[in-house]
Amino acid sequence: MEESKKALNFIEHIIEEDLADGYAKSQLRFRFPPEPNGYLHLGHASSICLNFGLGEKYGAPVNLRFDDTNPAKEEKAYVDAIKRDVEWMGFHWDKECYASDYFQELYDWAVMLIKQGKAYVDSQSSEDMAKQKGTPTEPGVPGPYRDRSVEENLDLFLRMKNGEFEEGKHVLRAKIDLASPNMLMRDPILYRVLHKAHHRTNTDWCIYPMYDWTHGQSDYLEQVSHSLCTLEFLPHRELYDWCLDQLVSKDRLRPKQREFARRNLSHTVVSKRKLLQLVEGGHVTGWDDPRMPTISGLRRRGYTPESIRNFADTVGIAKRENLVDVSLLEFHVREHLNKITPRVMAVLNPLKVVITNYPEGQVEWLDAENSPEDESMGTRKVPFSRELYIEKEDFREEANRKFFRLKLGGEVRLKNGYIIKAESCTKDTDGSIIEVRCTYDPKSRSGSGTEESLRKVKGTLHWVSVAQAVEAEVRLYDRLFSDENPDGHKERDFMEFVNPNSLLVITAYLEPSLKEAKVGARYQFQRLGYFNVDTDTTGDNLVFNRTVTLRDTWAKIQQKG
RNA sequence: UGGCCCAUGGUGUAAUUGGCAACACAGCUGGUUUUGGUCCAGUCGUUCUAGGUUCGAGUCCUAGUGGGCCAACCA
Repeated sequence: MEESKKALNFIEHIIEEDLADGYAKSQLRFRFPPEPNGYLHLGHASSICLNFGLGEKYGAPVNLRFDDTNPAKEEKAYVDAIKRDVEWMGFHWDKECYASDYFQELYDWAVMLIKQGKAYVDSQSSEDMAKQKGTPTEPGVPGPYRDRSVEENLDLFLRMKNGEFEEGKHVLRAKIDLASPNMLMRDPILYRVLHKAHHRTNTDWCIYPMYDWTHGQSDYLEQVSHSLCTLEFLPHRELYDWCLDQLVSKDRLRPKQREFARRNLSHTVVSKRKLLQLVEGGHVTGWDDPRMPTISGLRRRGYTPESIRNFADTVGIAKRENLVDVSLLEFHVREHLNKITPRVMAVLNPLKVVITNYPEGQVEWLDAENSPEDESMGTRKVPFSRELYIEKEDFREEANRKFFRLKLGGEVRLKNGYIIKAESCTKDTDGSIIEVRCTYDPKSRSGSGTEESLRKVKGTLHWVSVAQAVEAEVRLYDRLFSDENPDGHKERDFMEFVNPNSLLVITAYLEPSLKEAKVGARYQFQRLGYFNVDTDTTGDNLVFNRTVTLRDTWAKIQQKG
């Protein structure tokens, strides 16, 4: 890639400085450290692109490390989903690691700390400990167990490990500084008792290390050079460094933590906890519901990994609060899908057109090009006949000159077909139009080369032949939240902004070439948008998702009146 | 009311580290087009405030303002 010319983000500046300062390029190593307690979302995609992107840029390995220190929330199923998502994004990790692989080392280091008088077993309730901890403006005070003897601490900690105590009875705490302005340094908890089976270590352990006692050490054991995390971990850095101070040896690389701002996307939430709420509340069908900003949701929706990676690259990385507009994401899917999808015709909201001068029973199979962007995609045949469907929105009895579509007495080109003229229409008792009767110009067939075929008419419509049309279920999605920043309101819960109309299911009529469309296949339904075949598709039920609409200039013109 | 972080067009990021503020998206105008798509051309608009250092400040210093984070046996 010609990546080298691009401006560097602040993380890359840090790495460049380190390189200039004597780091060998071969020492560079990164990691992506998800907790397997939920599915990956667009925020993680940014982090994935950052870490793996750095790996690609510097030719450095990147580990996939599961931060699995809390068996109460974590599951193997999430591990599998995360691996699938990272692979789908097109990245390759060097080692597949688990924090749980380091439980023994972590335990040994904790024992070492106790022996040095730097950690102690506290046996109070969490409420009491919280009280003694003070507040950001007042220092904490020592609890009654802070000065237990090394022997007693060692004994208690061993018995915690052996499962002799119930949850909540004892914790192991580091003895650091109760007066620190950084709350995290006020004797942070290192271990808690948890009688839960772990997805990898099963019931081997009755005590589990906390994040702060795990992350830096994991980085150190894996010799990660730059440990990148989001800004809310900035206050943890002091503790991260304290932990490393206790055990780093001078001849090994010492990892450094640096922090960047998480990405926020407009009209959605990027928080596993909140996404879980949507899943559990039944507002969506699951983590991979196409409306979800999860990687699996976007995949099912028809997004491509390339479009997500380009999005992440364009958005970049920095340290300030942000709210990225979804339109940027949509721009990137359209940009990619425009290049790779074949064009087809489908009618979502049918209105019957009868071509009165077209022979009854006749069917012509017309040539249609699969992509105006890419001739190598070839052509296909589409059937033309006396009875067709067009979109209801494409016909009006009367309209002004700005309406480039079909109106009574007006002409329009049927894409890949003939020029037709609307002669009359019939209505039902409510007055809504149910059929348009047209005539066609037999010499105007697209591609026939005749003078008539070359005639310019202002509008071109997509259509399908009624007799050969394939019915399909089409799912039209709208934003999941009506508010631009649903979790940005202090007094209102984000759930208040859930859009009740985020899904519209319709029956559409497709050209017959789509009959055998495979799950996952992506198309452009001409003039409508990009669609893909959903995983719910079965032998007798074709299901399409609308990935994104085409840019719609006409909608804007109409809005202006 | 303590500590830490942040502040550049509507949005997101750049600025050769103190030297003409730029790129993308969005918006707007026009052109091409058998998709009101794509493509092409053009256009709008930016350094939070006040001081200071300097020949020169988006960048450095001070103060202010605004926003965020920090008192889980979560990560």
